[in-house]
Order: sequence, then structure tokens, then C-alpha cells
Amino acid sequence: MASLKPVRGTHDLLGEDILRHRHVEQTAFAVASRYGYSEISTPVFEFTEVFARTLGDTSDIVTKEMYTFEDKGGERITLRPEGTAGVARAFISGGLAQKLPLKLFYRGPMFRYERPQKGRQRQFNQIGAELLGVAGPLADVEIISLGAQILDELGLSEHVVCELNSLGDAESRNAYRARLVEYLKDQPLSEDSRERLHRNPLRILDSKEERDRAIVADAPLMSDSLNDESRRFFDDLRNGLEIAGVKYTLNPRMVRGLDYYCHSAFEFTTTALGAQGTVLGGGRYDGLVKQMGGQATPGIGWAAGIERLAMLVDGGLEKKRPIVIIPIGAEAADTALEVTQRLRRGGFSVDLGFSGNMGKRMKRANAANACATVILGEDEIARQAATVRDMDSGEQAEVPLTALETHLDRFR
RNA sequence: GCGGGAGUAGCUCAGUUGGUUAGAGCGCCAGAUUGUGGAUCUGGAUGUCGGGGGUUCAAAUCCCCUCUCUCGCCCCA
Repeated sequence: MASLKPVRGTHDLLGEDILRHRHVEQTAFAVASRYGYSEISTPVFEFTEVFARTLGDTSDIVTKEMYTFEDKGGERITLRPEGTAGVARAFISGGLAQKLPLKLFYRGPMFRYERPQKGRQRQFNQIGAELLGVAGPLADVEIISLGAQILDELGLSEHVVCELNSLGDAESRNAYRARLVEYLKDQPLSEDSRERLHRNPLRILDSKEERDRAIVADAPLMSDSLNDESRRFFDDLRNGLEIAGVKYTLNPRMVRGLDYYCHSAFEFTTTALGAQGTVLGGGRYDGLVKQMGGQATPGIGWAAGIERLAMLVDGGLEKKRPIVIIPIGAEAADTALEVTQRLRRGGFSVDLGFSGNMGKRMKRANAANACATVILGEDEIARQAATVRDMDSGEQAEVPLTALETHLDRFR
């Protein structure tokens, strides 16, 4: 019992917080299901290579953020830092290539060893969507529309903007990378960006360093390096988004961190969460499945942080108002239990307190925001009846036990 | 991993230049009201002052270490 505190960067979730989470998840699932996505649940841990091989050797996730350990059988295991790699692994090991196109939706905890901040924890929850097996931009339009609609139905469309960029295909991306390095290599970049120049030069584009920003302002644009095919792809995507009614802004400097992205990259961002502005982000990952050892399969997807969404959302907090059963005296206990169970089976939300005299029970019923109380005293039981009290109006009436359901119907 | 700020009751916070039994509001519990909640009144309990070490006759207060949260960087959801 060294410490009764939760591990750094982890939190218990209860009360209002978990209601918000549930609301986010339920809204997301409802929308995803309307888009034809079905749920997948993959393990929270995988062999380390599943993540190490796919996320890229230079990504921060792999170099410093993974929870990795050796299990008792000597296997190298990693707690999943994100969802896509696990879904891709499931796609390959489950032989799901037979069922393309595949539209999958998931939710669950992710783990990253990072310094915690608001909206950033070591264990956090994501919802995510993946669409596998469609090479054309219609897939991108659909997956982005899905994200946009979920945010909209959460009431967040006013607080969030969709930023969009194209990284192009591998050829375009490599060409651009070369041009960018050529331009940047002699510039007086910040120390961090000097480092990035070797590891991940595209990152320099969204550096927050004043000095870098000035330099980047005149840097060659990614859009000028797109080959014809990549350009056409991006044009079709933008056209599709307009037809689908999804608003977006172009951000030619937006870069996604994971190596496997190509073509579309998008982020829904907000200014309401400080440094953690991204609320939903994703992109296309055509090379991923092949890179993992499956047959080449295009894919696109996104993930969204439930904690971050929950902080922005204000709905979903309504709790069903219970009917509270109030027995008076020991003789009423059996009847109270019987009535409680009967009403619960009949579809009512019912609370039966565990102790206390009538005044105390009424107080608790009130604190629980009861819509009605059912009072069972000696008198009532003698007449095989109960007193039903409307907790809003204060009106009460005695009703026969057999007729309780009908009298309580409006509280159902 | 790097740099700043903070930590006192369940919550929000006060606490003087180091000085006795550490306070307020809200909430909680009990009573006024043992068959009637919300309102009011009365009373009550809160606590390793984040933890450890040091200075001192004396530390919530000063110093060092550490943990956690927070803001920014890195990066991301």
C-alpha cells in the first residue's frame, strides 16, 4: 500500500464525467452505424512490432511514448498507443481482405507515456473509424463526413474547424521533402528544427518557434509538389466535400506525425483546449497493410479523443429520474421489496433505500431528484394500497397496490 | 524529455513579519419535525496543511529533495 493515488496521468471516471463520455460514445456509435460502420474491438496490447514497425522509427510515439514490457513468456508486449495499427493487424490475421470494403468503428483506451496536461493523459480513450479497401477519394469524403457529422451532433460544429491538406502519394511526398530540405538546410532554424531537418523535415512546417515561422512562410508549398495523380485526387476530394456539405479550410502546413499517412490529412481543431487543439485527426494510409505484411490494401481513418470531446460537450447529463419506494416500519419491508422488484421488471426506474426513517428517506429521494415516491406504511398495507406522491407538485393519492403501474405510468 | 506556476476539510479558498487548540463558505451528518422532501434555524464532524528531510525554542509559513496537478515546448487525441 505504498500509494493510494492513481498512477500519474490516469484518472477515475465517475458521475458527471462518465456521463459525458457515454454521451460522446453513444452519439458517435449512432452516427457511425447510420454510415454503415460496424464495431470492432481489438486487444489493448499487441506484440511490440505491430506498433514499432508501422508508426515509424522517428515518431515520438515509438521513440519515447510506448508502454512496453516483457510478459512471463518472454514476449515483447506494448499497450496500444493508437488504434489503427491494431485494426490493420486484425485485418490481416483475421483474413478480412475477403470482405472489402470494410467499414469499422471502435472505442477504447489508449496508452502513451507522456507528460500529462489538460486534455492529455497517459491512459485516455479514443473513438475511431477505419475504411479499408477503397482507393478513390470517395472514401476520404465519407470518412471525413462521418467525423464532421459526429462533431455536429455533439453540438461542436461551432467550436471546431476542419483543416485539410494533401501529402500526396509517395512520389509527391518524397519530391516535396527533397525540395523542402534543399530550401531549409541553409536557413537559421531553431535548435529543435535543426534536429527535425534530419528526422522529419515536414514537421518544421508547423513549428511554433517565431524564427521558424518566418522561414517557413517563404518555404516551397507542398501543393506545388503534387504530381498530376495526387493533384487530381485532392481536387476530387475537395469537390466531394463540397457536395457532401462539409466545411473545411486548407492548411498547407499541416503535417500528420505518423509515417504511414499519404494523400489526405485532416484535423478538426479547437482553440478551447489550450495546447491540445486537435479533437479529431486522421488521414489516408494506403501503404500500411502491405508494410505490415498483408496484401496491399488502401485505407483511411481517423481517431478522436473522448476526453477532449467530453470537455467541450455540455449535453448528455440528464439522468433518468427514479421513483423512490419508502417503507415505514419493519412490517413494510417485505412489501416494499416486492413492489420495487415488480416495478423494475415492469420498466420503471426504481430506488429502494437501505435504511432510515421516513423523513430521511424523503430527503434522500429529493436529493436523488425522484419524480415520485411510493409510501408504504402500516395503514396503506392494511388496505393493500400505497400513497403515491408527485415530488414536483407535492400532490399525493392513495392507490391500490394492484393499480400501481397504471398510476405511475406518467413517471415511466 | 525541457522550462514556468501551484498543492491547506469532500469542493472553492483565507491564513499577517515563523508564535499556542489551522479557519470561512458550500457540501455532509444530527436535531427542531420518531407518517412527508425542497426553505429556515440550531448543533456536530472534518485535515498525515501533497510526502520526506533540514533550519529553529517554535514551521502551513523559510531551505532542499520528491510526488501530483497545471501552463507552455516537444508531440499528439
